Parts: sequence; C-alpha cells; structure tokens
Amino acid sequence: MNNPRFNIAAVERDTGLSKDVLRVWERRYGFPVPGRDDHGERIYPAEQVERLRLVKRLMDAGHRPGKLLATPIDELNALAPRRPEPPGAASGAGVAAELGDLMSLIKQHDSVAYQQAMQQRLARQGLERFVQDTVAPFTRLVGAAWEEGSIEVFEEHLFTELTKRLLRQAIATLPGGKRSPCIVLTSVPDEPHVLGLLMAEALFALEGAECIPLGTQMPLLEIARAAAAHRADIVALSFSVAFPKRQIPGLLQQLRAVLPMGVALWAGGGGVKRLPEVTGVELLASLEHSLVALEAWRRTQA
Amino acid sequence: MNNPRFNIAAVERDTGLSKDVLRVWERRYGFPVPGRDDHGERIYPAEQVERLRLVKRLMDAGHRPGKLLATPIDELNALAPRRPEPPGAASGAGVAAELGDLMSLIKQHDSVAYQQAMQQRLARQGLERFVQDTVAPFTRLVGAAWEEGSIEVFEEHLFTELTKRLLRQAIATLPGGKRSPCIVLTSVPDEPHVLGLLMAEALFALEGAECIPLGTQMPLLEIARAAAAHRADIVALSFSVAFPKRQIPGLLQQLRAVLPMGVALWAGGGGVKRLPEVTGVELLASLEHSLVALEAWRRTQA
DNA sequence: GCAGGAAGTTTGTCCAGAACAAAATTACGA
DNA sequence: TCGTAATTTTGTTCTGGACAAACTTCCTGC
Repeated sequence: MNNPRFNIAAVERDTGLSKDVLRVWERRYGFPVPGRDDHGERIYPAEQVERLRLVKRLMDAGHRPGKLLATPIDELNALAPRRPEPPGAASGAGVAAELGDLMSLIKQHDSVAYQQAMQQRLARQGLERFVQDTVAPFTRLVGAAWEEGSIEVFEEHLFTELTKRLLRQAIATLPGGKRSPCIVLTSVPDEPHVLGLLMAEALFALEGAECIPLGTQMPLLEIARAAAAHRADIVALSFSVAFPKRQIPGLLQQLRAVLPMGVALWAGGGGVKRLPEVTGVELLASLEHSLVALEAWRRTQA
Repeated sequence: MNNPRFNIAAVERDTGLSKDVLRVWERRYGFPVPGRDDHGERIYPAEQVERLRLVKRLMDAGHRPGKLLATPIDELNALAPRRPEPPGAASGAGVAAELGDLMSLIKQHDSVAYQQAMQQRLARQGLERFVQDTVAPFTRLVGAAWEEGSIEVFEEHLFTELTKRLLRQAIATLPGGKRSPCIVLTSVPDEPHVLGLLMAEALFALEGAECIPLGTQMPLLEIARAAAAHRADIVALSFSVAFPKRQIPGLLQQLRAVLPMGVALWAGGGGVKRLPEVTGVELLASLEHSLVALEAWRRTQA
C-alpha cells in the first residue's frame, strides 16, 4: 500500500526543484533516473525523491549540484549533511537542552504540554526575548530535524500551527493607539511560510509600528496596491531557506519597480542570507537586523 | 518608472497560469501575444497580464478558456462576471445590511475598525452564533465578491488574516480540562483554505471536543499517522468550493483505506455539497450538520 | 605574493512543436 | 428524461537545443 508513484509534478512539489531542472539534471548528470509509465512519462521512485531532497538541502547550504550529483557514493552524501552549528555557544549548553525538551514534547504529540511550556517561556522572557531566543532558534531546530528526516510531517505541522497561534495571540494583546511606521507584511507567491513574518510582526509591533498582515503568497502587483491603499511606509517580505535563491533578486527588483516611491522595501528570512545587494531594497540578515533597520528608518524620518 | 517588463516567469507568478499554459494558449488561441526581447524571449505588456488575470478569475468562476480567449471584445469580458445572488432572503434584509457594513470596512482597509466590529459581534452573539451567523455568511459574501471581481486580492487576504486571528483567539480562550472526542482537523494537499477548519474547530471545541489542528495541506499518509499518534476518534477535513470536486470522492476513499479502523472520517465545507455518498465517510453539508454529527457520534459511544 | 581581470565552466531558464490523457461537452439511444 | 458513448477542449509532459548569468579558474602585472 505504501508505494506512492511520484510523477514529475509531485517531485517538483516535494523537492522544490522545477520540472526543467529535473529533466536537465537527468540529461547532464545521469541523476535522477526515473522509470517510465505506459505513456512514457517519468515515474520517480521514493528513494530518488529522498536523495533529491538531500541534494536540495545541501545546495541550500551552499554546495553545487554538479559535485553533489557526481558523487554516487550515497554514504559520502550521508556524511555531508552535518550543518555547521549556528553560533549559539555564547548562550551555553542550557539553551540547547531546553529546546530539546520542547522538541520531545512535539515528538510525544503532547500539544497541551507544549503550549504550556511555550506560554511559560513567553511569560518569563517577555515577547521580544521569547521571539528571539525561543521561537526563532526552535524554528531552526525543527527545520533542521525536518531536513534530516527525524521529525514526522504531521509533527512539524502541529508545531507550526501551535506556534502560529501563540504568536498571533501575543501580538493581539499588544496595546493599540497611534502607531508608526505603517508596515505591510507578506510573502511572494510560492512562499507559503508564515512563521518568519509573524516573528517580525511581533518585534515590529512591540516597537510601536502599525503592522498590516496580509498573509502569504501575494502577487507583486497586489503588494504594490496594498501598500498604496494602506499608505504604508514599509513593505516587509519574508523568504524561507527553501525558497529558490536565484529568483529572489529579480523578484525584489520587480517589486521595487512597481512600489510607490518613498515606500521602503525590506526582505528578511533565511532565504536572503548571502545574497547580493539589490538597489532600493534592505536585506535583513536576522531578526536583530530588523530592529536596527526600524531604528534607522525612524532616524531618517526625524 | 511603472513600466515593468514581465517575463514568462513573472506572469506565471502573478496570474497563477503555468509557463506551459501561457505558451500553448498563445499558439492555440492567439492570446496572449507577448513581444520578444533581444534573446527572443517573451515580454508581456502589463495590459495583457491584466487581461490574463481577468481570464483566470472568470475560469475559477466556471468559465472555459476557449470561449474567454475567443471574445476579443474586452467590454464583453468586463460585463460577464455578474453572478446570481445567493438566496439570502430568508435571513431578512437586516443581516445583509450588517454584513455590508463589514464589507465596507474591509474595502476602506480599516483593519482596526473591522476588528472592533467583529469583536463586538463576538461578544454580543457568543462564539457559536458568531461563527454561524457572522463569520460563515460573511466568508461566503467575500467569496462571491472575489469571484465577481468587486474586491481586491489584498483586501481578501487582509480579511482572511484578520478573521483567522479572531477565531484562533476565541478558540484559545475556551476552557481546558478533560475533553472528548479527539478530533484531528486538517485539509488535503492543494487545499490551502483554512477558515472553514477554524470555524469547525471553534464549534467542536465549544462542545467539549479536543481538537488537534494540523493546519492545511497534509499528505494523506501523514493524516493517518497523525490520527494514530494522537489516538484520534475523528478526522475532519475541509474542502473549499474552489477545490476540484471530481477529486474529492477518490481522495476520501484513499484516506478511508489508510485510516485506522474505528476512526471516523468527516468531510465538510463548500466543496462537499451535492456530492455522492462515500462509504465510511460522513459528509457534512453545513456547520450545523457538524454539530449534529458530533451529537450522533456521542450517542453511538454511550 | 596577490589583486584583479579574462577566459572558461557550470547551471538554471527558456523555446518550439508534438503528443496525449483527463475533463468537459455534445450527441445519441433507450 | 436520463445515462452512455463519441467528440472536443484543455492542461501537462515530452525532447533536445540554446543561451545568459553566476561561479571558478587561470593568467597577468604590480
């Protein structure tokens, strides 16, 4: 029963590699080598899809496809994926252990205990530190577990859903009143990840900004219309690490071109790390940078 | 400044029409007719992108591309989208007027006033009637406006985002304690709409059920795993009207086959109306039916 | 020894036109 | 009038070639 047949569209969906790329890799590097169905269309075995996901992950980490696909030794591949530990040494081993505790709650599917633990941390740390020291690193941890396959899909979904709720709830309790600047938060089409946006929204709202959350996957022209309609000062986009890096500069340039002048364009998230500058666009390498950018924006307006 | 050059990838992003479809339409129907750049690649003028978006919207409303692209009279196209008003006469004119007020708040992009108005209604009606008498009909109203083009995409996104927050917040404030039955709520791949799930979750939680919200777009096998891991009594799926009806029976049968025996499978949302029965699956034609089903389930367990 | 530019390689995207199956519609027969 | 069969419509996939942008490597001159 458990032998799903992946056609090329399914592989594109599961790996994030476009159909064109899948076909050209097959031609150039001899991998993947899908079978064919009755009509001559490609059928990918689950094993190859798995390997493609590994390759994609290593590429996101900076490796080049030619090399990866030329090493037929799967063992070698399996050795590679240790990712450089993010510089968390400063916080000591305690933090990692605490995050590990949260992870085990997720893996025990104990949503009640997980929510309680997170609520406690929120109360103890305050929203700003909660976002920066708990949600962000734990999201990275879950992402890493997801990529190395040590977490079930439904576990990851549950984590995302519960964390979304926590953040939204925390944001809703922030005081209202006259707020500035006005920041439109959203993501481009094909970028469905929303946690990064919520983290940014929490920090911006804490700093007194007025946030317009438009959800994910807005067409570029609509983003521009929304910015004009809301008289936004800033448009903030989020790109996850999974988003095809190559497309980002072009996207930002296009959006910059259709955005009203005077509206700043900020882009953040794991996808914009190690990305070349784009004129007229502020690239935010981390959540901390977002706050710095906000402060800088305020100075320029003063 | 505002003369962006749309290449085929940009048009795919903004219209949701794949590159292959854009090329084959050009060949078959003679539209769109993009120019070419120095390298012979397609460059779409903004005007044609706009028309493509109109065509896509009309297709989502049930029209066929061959007809739409054969009518060169743009005026005729602009006239088409009127749809028959749904039978809302039963609720009287007052309700429609109140919903109209909410709609104007959305169209004025006044998210603060919209949230206040919704909060007021929630307090006045209580969660159950709020969901059934406000959120559900207003969602239908927004859907209708979307199909006839009288609402901007970003306005619809903002409505969805704000309403999601309201519902999640309301759900979070419900008391905890020993709850039963355990209901897993999610949607299948390619079904990203979450509002229906949230409405159902609110009603179920009110009735004392334990809800496991997994978000949207869960692969079928993962749904089965989640149900087993959480020892769920019921799996509840939501299908929006936009979901291809034809695929639903097969999907439900497949999921029924992999679900543990003893776990009930419920399917609701606009997509399951006027759908043939599927053995072992409970089709919920409306939110009220969900509550009836829950009561019935409880009787069978007593 | 190394900065920096030239030459070469890698790699993703695009193109054309054909083919075909799934979906939708129409035609037909009971 | 209803259900089934034929037909049209429509989206997806195929092949194999081309090319530019990004990245490496090599080379030259200080």
